[in-house]
Amino acid sequence: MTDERRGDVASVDSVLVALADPTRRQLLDLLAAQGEATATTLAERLPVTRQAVVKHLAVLDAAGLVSGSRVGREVRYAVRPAALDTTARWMAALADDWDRRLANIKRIAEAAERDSP
Amino acid sequence: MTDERRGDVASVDSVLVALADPTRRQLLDLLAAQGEATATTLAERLPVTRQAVVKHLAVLDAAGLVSGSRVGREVRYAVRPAALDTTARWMAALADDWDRRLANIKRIAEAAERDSP
DNA sequence: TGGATGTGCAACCGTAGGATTGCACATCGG
DNA sequence: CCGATGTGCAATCCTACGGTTGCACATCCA
Repeated sequence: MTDERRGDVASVDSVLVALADPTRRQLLDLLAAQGEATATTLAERLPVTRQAVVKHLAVLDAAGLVSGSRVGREVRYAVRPAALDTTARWMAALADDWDRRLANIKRIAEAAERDSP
Repeated sequence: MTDERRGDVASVDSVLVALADPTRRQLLDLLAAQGEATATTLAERLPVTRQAVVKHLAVLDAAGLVSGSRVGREVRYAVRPAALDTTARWMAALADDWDRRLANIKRIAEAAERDSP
């Protein structure tokens, strides 16, 4: 009864790694707020270079959290809820799992105490 | 209508950072499976030193994901669902936020298309 | 056509973090 | 009491990663 979730462990990993960086989270905030934006535009609103932003966007893209589409000479990035949602569900399931295990341990402990007072 | 969640951004950050490492996740798996374990015991089941495990446990402890209690000469660690649950909810709320924004953008785009065919 | 403007690529730098080793200190059990 | 077992602390090593700089290439527009 341990593993009903095995929905792409690799993707969960990449999402967690992507979200672990504060600049990347800020980037996601900006994208969610603006709908679409280019690396150059985003860099103007952050204390880092465009190149740094480009690298971060690459990581976020690899994690499926954003996706970019070319429009003329610029690349517009937008947020992608699916991967985030998957990871959120993964975490929630994990939290539930822990809760159940702890409850079970508590039950066993009480039973043992009942037997040897 | 943007910020009903502001439940300790710092703690969410530390949880994400903690979960971003695969060894740390494995450690959490082992702890959840065993209920309680010491750094020495955990190290036997992982391809790393006890010291490495100790450091990882320190990170997990700082994130509130585990907690250790001294019993004689050993320190037993156990899993803590609360912090994980908080972060799971944070992520779910964020995913919902993105979904709403994207739906809104789509709505606006369709309205604009309706006006200029 | 030519100068803005925006991307892409590559080299480089500094530091944080994952991991190891070695040893000192506490605690248990015979 | 003494050896075995378990923790704690500190120094060290190495790589990955966030960040920068510099330049070449593509695209727009006047």
